[in-house]
Amino acid sequence: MATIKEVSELAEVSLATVSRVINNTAQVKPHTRIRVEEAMKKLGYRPNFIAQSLASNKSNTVGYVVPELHGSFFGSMLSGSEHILRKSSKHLFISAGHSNQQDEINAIDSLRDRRCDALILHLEAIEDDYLIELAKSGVKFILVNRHIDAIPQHCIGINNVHGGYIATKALIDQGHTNIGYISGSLWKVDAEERLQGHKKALQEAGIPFNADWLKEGDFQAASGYELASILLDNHPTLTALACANDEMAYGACNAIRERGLSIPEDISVIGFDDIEFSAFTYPRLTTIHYPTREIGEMAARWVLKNVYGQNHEVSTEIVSPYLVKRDSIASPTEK
Amino acid sequence: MATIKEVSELAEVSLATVSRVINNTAQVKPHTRIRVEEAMKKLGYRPNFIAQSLASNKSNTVGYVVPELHGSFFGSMLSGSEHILRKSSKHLFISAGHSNQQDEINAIDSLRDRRCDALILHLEAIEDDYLIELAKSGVKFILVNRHIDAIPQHCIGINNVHGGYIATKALIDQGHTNIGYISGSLWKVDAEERLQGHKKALQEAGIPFNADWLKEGDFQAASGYELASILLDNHPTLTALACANDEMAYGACNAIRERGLSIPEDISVIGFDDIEFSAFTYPRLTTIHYPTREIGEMAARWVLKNVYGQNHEVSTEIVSPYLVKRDSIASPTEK
DNA sequence: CTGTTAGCGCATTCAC
DNA sequence: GTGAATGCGCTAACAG
Repeated sequence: MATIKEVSELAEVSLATVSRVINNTAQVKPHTRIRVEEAMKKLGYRPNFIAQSLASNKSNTVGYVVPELHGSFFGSMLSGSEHILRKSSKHLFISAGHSNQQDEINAIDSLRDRRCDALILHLEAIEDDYLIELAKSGVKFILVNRHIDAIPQHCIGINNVHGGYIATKALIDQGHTNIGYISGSLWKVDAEERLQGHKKALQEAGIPFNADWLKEGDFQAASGYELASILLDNHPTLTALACANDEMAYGACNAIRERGLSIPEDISVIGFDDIEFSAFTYPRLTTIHYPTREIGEMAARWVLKNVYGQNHEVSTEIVSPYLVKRDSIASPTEK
Repeated sequence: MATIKEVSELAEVSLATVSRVINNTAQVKPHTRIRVEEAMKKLGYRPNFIAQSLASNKSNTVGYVVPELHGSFFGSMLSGSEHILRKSSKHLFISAGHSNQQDEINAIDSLRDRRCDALILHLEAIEDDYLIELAKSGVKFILVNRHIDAIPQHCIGINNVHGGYIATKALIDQGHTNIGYISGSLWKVDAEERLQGHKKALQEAGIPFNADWLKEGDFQAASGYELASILLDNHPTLTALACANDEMAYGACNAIRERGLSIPEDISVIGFDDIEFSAFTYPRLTTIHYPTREIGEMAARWVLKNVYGQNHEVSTEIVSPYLVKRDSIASPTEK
C-alpha cells in the first residue's frame, strides 16, 4: 500500500501538501491539487486510518456495546445507528457485552483503547456508579437502555414502566382479571421496569397482584414456552398472559396451543417490543411497540451532535412505547 | 490516559523494558517486571491500540462485511465468529455492505484502511473477478456465502442447490406435484442456487417446471405475503409452497390463512434457513436448516489458522443443509 | 499557497 | 537483561 510519502514524491510536492488535499484542511492551488490527485490515483493510494488516528488523536469511529450480536432486537438498533453514522462517514465498532459485568467492562475498555471518539452503550450488568465515574472521567458516551438520575444527559430513556403498564391495561380493558405475567430476567432493569408497569396497571384496576401468576423468564422463546406451560397447568383460571417480550410470547403461544387452547378465544396473549416478525405470527401478535431502530438512530444523532459538533435535533427525553393492536387479545370467555 | 513513557519514568526503566513486559516479548528480570507492573497499575495504564497497530503493522482485528446489521440470519453468523475470536483476543470490526456493489467495495476498503489482519466477507453484489483480484493482491479473506472456482481456498461453501433440492423433494415425497415457489432476489447467488435445487427436484420427479408458479421475492416477510397471495388467487390448484427463506414463509402463511385455508391441511409450506423463531411459529415451520452460526465459527477458525497461525481444524468443504421436519407439511388433500 | 519540523504512542533493531 | 535510537504513516503547528 502506497504511503503519503510516495505520493508526495511522485507529485513532486511535500508531505504536507498531500495531507492538505486529503483532508481539505487548507487552500491548495488547483494545479498542484490535480497533480497530487493524479499521483494518488496512479498509486492507488488510500490513507492509513491507523496512522491518521494516531496523529490526529481522533478515530472517526464510535464504539457500540451491545449485549449480543444476534437477535432482532439489537440488530435493528445497530442498524439504525449505522445508517445515520455512515452518512457522516463515521464508522461503528461493535463489541459484545454478553450481559455480564466483566465482559461489559472489557468491551468498554477495548473501545477506549481504540480511541473511539464516542461510545453508545447498551449495558445490562454494569452498575450505575461505574457509569457515573465514567462520565466524570470525561468519556463521551450515551446510554440507550436505562436512565440514571445522576447523569441524565447521558441517557436516552425509554419508558418501560409505561410500556408494561399499557400492556396489562390493554388486557384489563378487555375484561381480563386473571392475568399471568412472564417477566424477563429481573436483574435487568428493563425487565424490572416492565414488571413494575404490570403491577401498576393491576393496582389501578383494583386487581390484587398474585405472585403465583408471575414467572421469571430470560427473554428467550424457550423460557416463554416452559413458563407458560407451568402457568397454564397450575392455574387454569388464567385467561390472559402478558409477556415481557415478543419472543417469550411466541413460546407461550406454543404452550397454549399444545394444550388444545386457542388464542385469543381461550387465552389472550400480549407481547412487548414489536419485533419484525410479530406482524407475521399466527395469530398476529398484539404487542407494545418499542422503537428500537429509532433509538439507535437517536443515539447516533446524539453522538454526531455532542461529539462531532454537528447540528442535529436530539432529545434525550423519555420515549414512550405504544400499543399495537393485532389479533392475540380478546375478551375472556366464561369457563 | 497514561502512556508507556509515563510508566517507564515511574518505574525508572526504559520505554523498551515496559514494552517488553506488555508484550512478553523478551526476558525481563522478575524484580523489574514487578516494578513495571506496579507502575502500570498505579497509572491505570492501558496500551494504545492504535499506536500498537501502527508500530507493529498488525491490528489483531478482523473485518467482517455483512449485508445488513439487522436480521437474525446475519446476527447469528456474526455472533458465531465473535465468540470464537474473542477467545483469542481478536476483535471484530463489522461493516455493512447493504447489498450493493459500491457499499460493499467501500466496506472492504475501509476495513483494509484500518489494517484489519483478515476479512470475512458476506457479499451479495461484488462480482467474482473483483474477488479473484483481491486474492491475487494478497489480501487475506474468506468468503462465507459463495463458492468461486478460481479461489476455492478462500471460500466456505454451502450447498444451496442441495438445500433447495431437499426442500422441494420433501414436498414431492408427500405427494405434492403442484408446488409454487417463492424465490429470493434472483441476482443473489444463494437465491439462484436454491431455485436451481427446486428445479432439479421437480425434474428428477418428472414434474414439469411451471414458470407461472414461480415468483421472485426479496427474502422479506412482506414479499412472501404478497407473492403467496398472488399465487393462491391465480392458481387454486397449488397444494404447496416452497419459500427461499423462513421470513417469506411466514408471510406466505399469513396469506394462506387470510384466505381461510389451513396449513398444512390445505396448503403445505416449507421454508429455508431455520432461523431461531421457526420452531415457535404456528404451525411450527418445516424448513431447511442452514448452519449460520457454525459458518460464522468456521470462518473465524479459518482466520485464526491461516492468518494468525493458530492450530485449528478448518475445512472449506461444502457444508450441506438438512431438512428439519416440523408441522407445516402434509400430504395434499383432494380438492 | 507550500515546505520543514516535530511529534502521536509504541515496537523493534542494535548495542552494552 | 536492559537502554538508546529509529521509524510506522500521518497531522499540525510554524515558517516562509
